[in-house]
Amino acid sequence: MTSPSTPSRGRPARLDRAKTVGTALELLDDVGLEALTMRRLADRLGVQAGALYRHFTTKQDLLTAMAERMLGDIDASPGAAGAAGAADWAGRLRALVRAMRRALLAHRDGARVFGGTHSVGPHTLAFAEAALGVLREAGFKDEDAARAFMGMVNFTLGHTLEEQAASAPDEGGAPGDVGSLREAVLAGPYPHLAATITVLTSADFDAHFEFALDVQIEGLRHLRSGAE
Amino acid sequence: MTSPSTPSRGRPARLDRAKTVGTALELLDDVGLEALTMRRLADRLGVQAGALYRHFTTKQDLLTAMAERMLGDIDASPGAAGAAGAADWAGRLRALVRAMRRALLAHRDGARVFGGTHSVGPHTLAFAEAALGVLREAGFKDEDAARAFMGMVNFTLGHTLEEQAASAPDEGGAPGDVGSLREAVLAGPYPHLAATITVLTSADFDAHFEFALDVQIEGLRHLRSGAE
DNA sequence: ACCTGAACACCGTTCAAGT
DNA sequence: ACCTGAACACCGTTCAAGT
Repeated sequence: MTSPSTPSRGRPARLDRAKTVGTALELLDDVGLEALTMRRLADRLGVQAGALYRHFTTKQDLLTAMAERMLGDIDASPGAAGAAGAADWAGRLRALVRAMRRALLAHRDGARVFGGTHSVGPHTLAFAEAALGVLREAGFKDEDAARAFMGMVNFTLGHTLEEQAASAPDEGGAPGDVGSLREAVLAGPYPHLAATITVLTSADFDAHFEFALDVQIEGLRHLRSGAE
Repeated sequence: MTSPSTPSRGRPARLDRAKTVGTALELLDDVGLEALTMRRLADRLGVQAGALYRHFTTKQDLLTAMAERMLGDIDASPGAAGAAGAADWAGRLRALVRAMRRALLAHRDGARVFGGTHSVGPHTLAFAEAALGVLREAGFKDEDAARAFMGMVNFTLGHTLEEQAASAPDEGGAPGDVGSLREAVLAGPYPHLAATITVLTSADFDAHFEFALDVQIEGLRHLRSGAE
């Protein structure tokens, strides 16, 4: 009665993809992407490094599964917009893009993991489907909906990459990058940089993100009204 | 008469930062970021790997110098906008952002190198200064100018990262990613993805980039007129 | 079927020693 | 002052052999 796809006979099997991906995300949060090695992951799972290759063909395959799992934090169900539930297209798109950023921020180096992979798993596809649905139902033609979606995702990736790079531990406090940038700006002929350096080096990434999100939503609104 | 900062006595010195960065960019174009190792670079320079550490404290330091050099391709001089020379703020901003994309596309994995580093060198600062100057002189207040600039850079980084990932060699033709995405989309309940999959997997990155650039410029225009 | 042990072909970085 | 030679402490991946 036991089909070959439900083995269950033999030993319990100490490893499976789901458990391995979960442990890998914990390890990522603890040590960062640079130190996430197959050997260290195997250690945590009480196994030899080679054993991982029975479940993932390469490390890249594991990273893709991790990215896919991260996107599972996004609630892409139709009703999940703002507090109300039935927001307009702009509100619903905003909610989805914010959820993507949150999903990447939820794990150390999350944006780098996401950016280095291309999952075609259900969480990734459900997110794209939801965003494209909002845009198409708002009246954007297919081509514009697709490009608006890509633009939003690419911006969110770039932003979150920079956000996580800026708040990387590196050493102790928080200087390093910010300090040497400030120094270089003030030492050279950069009046516009000097006038804005406080904002540029501010850690208020929420405000930076929301500004650019507003700009893009407003730009899309303009494009949509022009087409009607 | 020979000051300590101009040695010149002793041996010719086979290595210097400028030459090393140039060779590193050539190697990058030939083999890609994954295969750009200190040992291979040393080989090309006819030297042992350890010798590189007299000129760069770490590999990260070398990558930062490479990113800085790449941005040198951007002409950030005031007159360098469109064909005319004296375009409006939107045209000048467009020209600068396009030039940034071109600079990253000019080298294999250019976006990944740029995204993984934070140069405070003259080319990087001159580019930021030019873009911020355009925005501030257009009447954007400092905070908005800074955030608009960051938004543009983050989008361009994200876009170019995806563009270079999509056109990566990997193996032979061009399938792999696109094929399995198409398969997964058509196999599942994704009507909106199915309707847009042709655009989403299209290799017309110029069009994708220009669309998102238009959206952002239009959004900025709206924000600016609202403030006056 | 699943994992171990051990190897292969590499890495970035350091540093005494040479010239 | 600048580079070599050699090492240290790792990597991802493969694969015969065990159970």
